[in-house]
Amino acid sequence: MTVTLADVAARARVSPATVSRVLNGNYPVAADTRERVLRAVDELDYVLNGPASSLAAATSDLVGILVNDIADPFFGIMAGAAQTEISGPGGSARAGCEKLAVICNTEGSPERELTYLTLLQRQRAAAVVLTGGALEDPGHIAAMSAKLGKLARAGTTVVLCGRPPMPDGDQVLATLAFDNRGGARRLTEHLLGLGHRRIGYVAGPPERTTTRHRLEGHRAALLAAGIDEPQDRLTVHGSYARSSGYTATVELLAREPGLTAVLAANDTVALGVCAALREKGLRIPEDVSVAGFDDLPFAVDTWPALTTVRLPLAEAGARAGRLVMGKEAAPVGGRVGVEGELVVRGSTGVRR
Amino acid sequence: MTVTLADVAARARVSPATVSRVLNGNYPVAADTRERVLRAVDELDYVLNGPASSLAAATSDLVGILVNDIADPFFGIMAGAAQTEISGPGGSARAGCEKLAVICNTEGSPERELTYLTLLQRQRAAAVVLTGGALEDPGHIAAMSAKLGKLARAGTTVVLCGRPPMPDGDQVLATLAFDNRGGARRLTEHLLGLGHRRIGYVAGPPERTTTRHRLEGHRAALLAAGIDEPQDRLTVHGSYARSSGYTATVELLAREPGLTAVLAANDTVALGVCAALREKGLRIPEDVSVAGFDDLPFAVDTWPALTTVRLPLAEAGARAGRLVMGKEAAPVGGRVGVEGELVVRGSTGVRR
DNA sequence: TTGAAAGCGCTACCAC
DNA sequence: GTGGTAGCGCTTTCAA
Repeated sequence: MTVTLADVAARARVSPATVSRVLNGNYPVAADTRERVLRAVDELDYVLNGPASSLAAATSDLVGILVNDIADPFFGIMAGAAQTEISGPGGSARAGCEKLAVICNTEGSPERELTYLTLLQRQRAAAVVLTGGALEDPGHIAAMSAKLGKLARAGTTVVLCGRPPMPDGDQVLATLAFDNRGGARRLTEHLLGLGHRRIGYVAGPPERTTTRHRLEGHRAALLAAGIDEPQDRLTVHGSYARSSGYTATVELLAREPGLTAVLAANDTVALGVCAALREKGLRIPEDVSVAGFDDLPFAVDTWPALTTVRLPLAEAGARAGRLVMGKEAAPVGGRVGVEGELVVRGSTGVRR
Repeated sequence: MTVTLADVAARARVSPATVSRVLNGNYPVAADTRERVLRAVDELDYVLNGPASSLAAATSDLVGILVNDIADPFFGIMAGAAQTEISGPGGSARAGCEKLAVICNTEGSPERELTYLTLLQRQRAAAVVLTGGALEDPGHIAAMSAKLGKLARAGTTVVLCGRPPMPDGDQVLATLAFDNRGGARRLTEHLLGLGHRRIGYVAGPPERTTTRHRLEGHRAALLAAGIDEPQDRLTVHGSYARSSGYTATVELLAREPGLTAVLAANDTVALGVCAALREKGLRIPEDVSVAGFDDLPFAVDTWPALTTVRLPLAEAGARAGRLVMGKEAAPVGGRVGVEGELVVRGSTGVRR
């Protein structure tokens, strides 16, 4: 029923081996022979059997990109950039050397993260890219470390993108980490510089690395400015979702009606903050300054007054893709910091 | 080096066939035998070889979800919902029956769309879900039709989600289509009902089905209201991006300074419209009403004055996933309309 | 209920 | 440069 390599060989009057060589293009073949084979492929409308090929070669062209939440453009931008770089410019279908870059949505669930890695391991994936903040649970870290080690030993390239390094990172080819601490610190310093003293902080889920790092940066800035009131009072944790920003802001205003600024752990959350403030009749930035993280495109157009750290999401994704493809050399030690740029928009004054 | 099924068999003192049966769970095996096998699997930390399995069984557990732009939450929401439904609730790694649902980002390129389908065909994918508007180029439609036909004949389930039916759709299991015409019509009627007569329209790329359908709905409403000025004058085409909404609005205001409302082909574009209007010193909705499509979450919190059609993205995605998994019956004839709901927010007045 | 063995379609090694 | 061919690791009859 389906056309096999042997059929092509028969039609082109060559051996299966030759057809394989032509298709993989990694072996010298006479020009006219190649021509004949290619014609036979076309005429028979032959499509390589991936599983058979992977089985024989003990590798596949699958590359998995894991993200925490694909509905969030933070991940969409990174994953899209990585995928573009990996799939190549034109998506040249013929050469046989193209990879199938594919996005896997873990929904932030540790089990699903491991499950996807197992599934990719099953498929003998060529590479795996892990993006975004990691869970800090010791058990999960150990499991991940073990799993990534197995993958690496089985020949799968592992790249971390916008994600902190693994505790014992030698199973990882390279890590592209964002400077979450520094970004949060600069953001807070900016608000302090404007004269703000009562700054609320909407943090992410407690168990994620990004949450902790950003919060640390925030507190470091506060401490340096001599603000030493009980740290927890103006910090509220929530998920990385709009609704969380909304709820947290209501809570913060209840705790401290004299709030003059709110810092959100990411842009999506910042929009929820804005919504809550607007509903309370407070104006941005006249009454309350809001600062986000990420610099997502929709936030840019929407709230010109929102100060953010512009994380180079697309660039990080593209670099991850290039690392996977070997187009970019892995750094010595495997770790690269990817700093964000502080973006100040509009005038963010202090309520008098 | 790597553990194989034979190793497991040896350790469990059974034949490879029995191990296979235990792992696939679709065959009667004595309880204690199964127990022994499972223990051996655990002890040896065995991971099934996907390619070998796929080769022997002539199918794989790969499901591809194609999207036009993964950085756009429109697709992120649909794809995420589909993936969740397909990967199952807990992502039960053991059962062996779980699918690997992966997202492929075509970037709206017809070549990449076909390339991805070929790659998935190579992998003998169990199913393919195509999402979002399709290209109307006859050549591409023919190529897609042929490709999908081959996939279907090779046993791959094909589901269309938020995408119009194929011209000759019998290669497709089911189509979940949005009512783009009706939605645009209702949106326009709403603005007309408020008294607007000079309504700008920011359309998507000319060659996409969603663009044409939404535009048709818009014009039908205008026509019904007796507005018959040259249709092109207040319509500007662009990509489905914010920047496009911005540019188009500047252009529209130049053509017709007396504009009182703008309808955007999707929410992302609508945000660009808002940005341009704000920059021009026009207030929303006092001066100009803006209407979008999609009802993306970030637009909800951001512009409470934005009127949109709430497309059931997550629901459509989830249903597509269920269709793939056979948890939901495919409709007779394969086509299902998924209607949007008109959402009116804030007061959208008319400039006097 | 279990085992033996014949492939699945391709790659890669070894001859020629 | 090209052909022959032995596996790759699993599934699935067919027998027992």
